[in-house]
Amino acid sequence: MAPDRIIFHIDVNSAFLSWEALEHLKKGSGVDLRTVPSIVAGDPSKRHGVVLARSIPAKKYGIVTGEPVVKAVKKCPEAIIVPPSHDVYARYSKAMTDLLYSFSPDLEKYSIDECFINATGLRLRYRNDFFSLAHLMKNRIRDELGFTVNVGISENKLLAKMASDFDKPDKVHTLFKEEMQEKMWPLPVSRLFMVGRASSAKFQVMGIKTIGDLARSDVLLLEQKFGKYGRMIWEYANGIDDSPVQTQESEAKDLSNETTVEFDITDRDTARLYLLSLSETVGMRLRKAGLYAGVIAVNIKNSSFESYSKRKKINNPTQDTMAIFETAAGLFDEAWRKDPIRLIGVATSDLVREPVEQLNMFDGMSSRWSERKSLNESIDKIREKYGSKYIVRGSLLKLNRDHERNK
DNA sequence: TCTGGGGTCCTAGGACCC
DNA sequence: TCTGGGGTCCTAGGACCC
Repeated sequence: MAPDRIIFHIDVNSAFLSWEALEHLKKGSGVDLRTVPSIVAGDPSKRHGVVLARSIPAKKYGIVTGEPVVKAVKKCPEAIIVPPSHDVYARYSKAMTDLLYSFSPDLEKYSIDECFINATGLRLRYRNDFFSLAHLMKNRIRDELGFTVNVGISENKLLAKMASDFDKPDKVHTLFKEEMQEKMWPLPVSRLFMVGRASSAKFQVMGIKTIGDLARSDVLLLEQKFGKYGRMIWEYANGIDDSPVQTQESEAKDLSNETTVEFDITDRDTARLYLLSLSETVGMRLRKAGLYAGVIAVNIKNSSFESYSKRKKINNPTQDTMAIFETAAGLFDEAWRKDPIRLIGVATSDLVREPVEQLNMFDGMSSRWSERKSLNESIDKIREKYGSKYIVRGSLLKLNRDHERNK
């Protein structure tokens, strides 16, 4: 029986690396990064050193994404390391979605390098030959944009996504329900979408080693042990997923900025400078999106890699830098365990489009609100025009100076 | 193993109210 | 008061994704 929906999942092969390779070629580099051992990674001397993407030759040395650069270099000393450039990736990402929109508007941008297409409506035009259609999309991206993708075809998003993860690069795979037993069930349970390290370890203990083992487990037992998640993961293992392809981008629910610092922060003043800088970016992004934050949080990771946080609901949702900073600074004082800080972050959530008007006569801040709003607006405008380098609040200048001096 | 940054969603406990 | 149960809100933490 023919499925009632046809879903494609398009996944760029080693996205960041492929895009860097193109960019380097464009700038006259004689070497295609895709053909040699290479990685996109942060700078270990700044403690940002993890592998974000690796070439297929680098993969052959056992380099995996997410691992420390230092470890990757031990596996392959001649690997070329390039720093990430997110604005470049955004450009290639858009080029790909623009091209895919020409096939169908029924497209969900799932991440910077992945999207889903509901191809059901293309049934007549392509006479049910979805395999050829997928090849057409894949080849046009390769020939017109210069990078390769995998396309997964199935009757729902979950199976299409599992299918695009099969043999790479530049390939089309199908994974219909009748193919699950052969193509998906023999895989280790950790390969299933939404099964990460923690649950994988628990499944091993339970004797659940493959996706098939999970599919054949007692769903009630899983539900009892893992709650909602247990049922969801059992359904995934059985290829059950009726979630729609969401063409509308959903409103942001959280917005945060965090940073791993080059040297541990050990004093309150330095922490406050970082908090101000982080509040500034968060505020700017909120204002740009037209959103107001109802909850403000501070996240800390200490030198022993322990994380903790403190958050607070505020009465009047805000997008004002100084309001965010003052709340964050207060939370920091309550939360900080006086341990050396490796990472510090400011996060906002409970985002709303318009602030709920709750005028509080006793809130001294309300009277200065309009002043601050126009200050924020002028700063944003100047940053928009000249780039964020040219305008920073006084205390941020000091932070940058201290930073330079410590180098 | 010298281990990024930005998200989404869920759970669990305590406060508070009826 | 030696007592109860349910609903909602808030907060902390942790799982997962790319």
